[in-house]
Amino acid sequence: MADPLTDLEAALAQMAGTPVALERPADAAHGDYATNVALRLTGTQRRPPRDIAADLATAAESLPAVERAEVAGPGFVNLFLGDGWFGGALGSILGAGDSFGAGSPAKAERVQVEMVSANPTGPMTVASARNGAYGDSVARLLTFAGHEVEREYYYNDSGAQMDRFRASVDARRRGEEPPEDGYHGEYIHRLAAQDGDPVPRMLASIEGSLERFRVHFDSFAKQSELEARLPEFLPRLDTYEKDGALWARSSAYGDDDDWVLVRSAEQGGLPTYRAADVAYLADKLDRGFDRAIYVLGADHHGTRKWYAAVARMLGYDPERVEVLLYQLVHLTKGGQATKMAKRRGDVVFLDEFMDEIGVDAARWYLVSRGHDQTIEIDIDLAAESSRANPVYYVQYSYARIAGILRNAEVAVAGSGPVGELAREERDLVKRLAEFPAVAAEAAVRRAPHAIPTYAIRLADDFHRFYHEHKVLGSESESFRLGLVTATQAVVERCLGLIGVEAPERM
RNA sequence: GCGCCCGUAGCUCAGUGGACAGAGCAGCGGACUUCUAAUCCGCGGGUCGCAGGUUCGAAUCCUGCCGGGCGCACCA
Repeated sequence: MADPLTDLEAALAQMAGTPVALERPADAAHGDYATNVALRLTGTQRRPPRDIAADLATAAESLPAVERAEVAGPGFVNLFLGDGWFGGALGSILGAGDSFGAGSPAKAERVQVEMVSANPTGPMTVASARNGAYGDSVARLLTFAGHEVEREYYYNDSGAQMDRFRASVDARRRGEEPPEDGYHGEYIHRLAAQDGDPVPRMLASIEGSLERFRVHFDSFAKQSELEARLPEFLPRLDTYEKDGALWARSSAYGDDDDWVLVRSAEQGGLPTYRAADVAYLADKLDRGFDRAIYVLGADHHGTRKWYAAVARMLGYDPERVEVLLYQLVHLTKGGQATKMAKRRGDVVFLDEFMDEIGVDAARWYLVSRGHDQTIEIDIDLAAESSRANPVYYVQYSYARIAGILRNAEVAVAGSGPVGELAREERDLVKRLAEFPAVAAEAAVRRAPHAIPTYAIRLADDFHRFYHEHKVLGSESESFRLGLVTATQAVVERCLGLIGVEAPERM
């Protein structure tokens, strides 16, 4: 079932003979919606855009939803909609219920989102948390878009870094300093106080932090197990030997270089992490995922071509492999940059961050700017400035509506409006009607930050409406109850898409 | 040197071809016997890094330059 805005676009498209995109003009004098379709058609129709626009405007006025249509500027068609359209739009939003804005793709994909995948040599850091906040929100968007999504965490349980990590814990157990190239953080002491392999314990701690951060993993993959399966996949690869090592001829498949899969005897003769990459990629796609999404920090951007090359080499469509990059988190302390070096231990851990500003503000903060934008966090200012986090502004709109609904005596009917609609009511309905397009585009572009941006605008329209109009006891009570009910549901959906809770009271 | 990303208000950032470029924070000034003032309203604030190009139209696309971040292993 289509949403109200799409329905209107479809009706206009029929008249124009081409797809029509409606947008909301910045200036209210330009109508409820406008389209530039006449400007786009001027090339193919070889007619002045204003002539085309005039024809479309005349045709549009025959639609029951359209009160009047005007040609403006170089050839825009501005549409002024009647109250009937707003009532109908709200009705269909309420009718759609939980599925309002949800996608129903022609072919639903099975998607794996692999994210975080930090080696368990220390607690979750804020830097890695951006990976989780971003990847998990993309996963939620894809689920809402109608796909079947699983989240996986991949970690190295046996490499050189892990050896150094274990050696560092062992050193502490003997009462010695960890090796120079080992791990020196305070948490090493705590691990040393307990017996056994510290790796599973560290991994459990990471998982716990991520669960608290509302990032849940369906599965975990170990590098050692995948490495062991390398012989299965080697015959499918294009390889050669050079300097005693086994190389993948990835440069012939779109990468810039060839890479070593198995080290030479002098270098130990063990497989590299790239060998595990090969096995892992084949494993993912063989497990039946239509699409394998890797969520990686910008420092790994060089591996983008590598994954595509591996897919080609293995005989898979590289379109099935997608690498999502996000820029890094830079921490500063009172303006002074600190390097995020886990080994030195001078980092901000996710748990501290959540203690400091709360899970909601933390998730909002890490996902609300574009993933191509580097995030600067001044850890001295983070707690203070978090009070101004717009997440509370959005949550407050939800809580305010919850208050209205608690006080409402009648069940929400959501009938048509009584009398003429107010500007704030129309604006709010239009904002709600935008949501399906916002959610769909955010999913396609893997850009969850569009959701907080939209949610702020929605809350803005609601707060303005709330300030100007009484819901309970008004002549339009039934209509307005429907309006705020729909608003509350969309706010909740937006928050849910980025892993933030919707509080009944604040 | 090569590659990826970024440069928009004092600060943090939206805005991937449309109308006079937006929001939050910060600053100043207003609004609570009311369904929650964590709210609302107003004011000030801009060479969209710079220069060319494409287009009826460019913050947005292309080229070059200048700044900044991150990479270029038989580490992961």
